[in-house]
Amino acid sequence: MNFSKTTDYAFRIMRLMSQDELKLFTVEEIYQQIRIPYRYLRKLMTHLTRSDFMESVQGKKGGFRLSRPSSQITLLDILKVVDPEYLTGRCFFGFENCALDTVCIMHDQWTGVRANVHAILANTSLADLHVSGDLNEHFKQPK
Amino acid sequence: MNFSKTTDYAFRIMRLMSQDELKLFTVEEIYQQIRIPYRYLRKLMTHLTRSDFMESVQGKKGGFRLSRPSSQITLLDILKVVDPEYLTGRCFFGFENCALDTVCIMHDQWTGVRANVHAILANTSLADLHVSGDLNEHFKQPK
DNA sequence: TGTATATAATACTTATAGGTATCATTTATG
DNA sequence: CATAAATGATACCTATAAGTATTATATACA
Repeated sequence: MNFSKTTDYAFRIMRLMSQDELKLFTVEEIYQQIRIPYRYLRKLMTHLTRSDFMESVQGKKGGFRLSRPSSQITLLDILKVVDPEYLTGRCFFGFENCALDTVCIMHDQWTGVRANVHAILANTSLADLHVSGDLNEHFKQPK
Repeated sequence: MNFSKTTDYAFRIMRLMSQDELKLFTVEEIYQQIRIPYRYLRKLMTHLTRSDFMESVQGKKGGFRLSRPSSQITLLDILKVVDPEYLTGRCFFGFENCALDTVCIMHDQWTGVRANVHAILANTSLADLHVSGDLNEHFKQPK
């Protein structure tokens, strides 16, 4: 149900970077904002570079930046890079033949849940995550 | 999104046992029907006994049986025993303070998904899994 | 052109879920 | 009461996600 730690990390990194979508971020800067274990963060950043939404600049004055506007990067794009198996259509009971020739009794309900999650992720861009403009723009007020 | 292997195993075991809800099953019998690794199955069976819906009888002629009617055992009951963390209300981004004083922008949508999953699991009893009476009673016909 | 500062690559370590092996305990029955 | 047939407990092994360490490479600029 919950995402992997790495997926949470990736969402938080991307959300931060989308606050200033043209800026070149160093790992150090990101680390200051999001306290992900430093060396793991570095590895994750280079991993995210193997996507079509993040690019890196090497050498002194180098860093990472988004390769397209944050409105054109969805949470689904990110998930696909860090945990491509997450939405894989496994049978509710793990039956091998469920989706093939017969369909288990939970199939439709479970497919519905998965479609719902898929839609939420596909329809939420990084730009959608901060609609107001304040410092804690990803937060709404307490209930 | 998907359940752990162990959860899938548990669902399949319980579904099988609910086909004959008074019968005492040996591990060997269950193994013949569901090809879960034998020794792991044994460990899982004794683990399931630490619930209020499964009991064991030791010694020769021993085995496992349900401790109440299958209509009174839900998938949620089973999940709580094998993966109690699955539905834990973690923040979408993994923010520590999300649910406490402020609420992240994905909070409501994610809570909705979780509530949906919770409802499906809580409203599906083992009896619901086989409404028809044939051998493959957990299967519907091909689409 | 040397050095400082950045990312890239790779290998190693740790924590945990899944899986295996062995021995102990319980109980029906000849 | 000995034995066979079942579960119970415990320790160990393995695969993978998470995290750490080290070395290589690229580049700005004094």
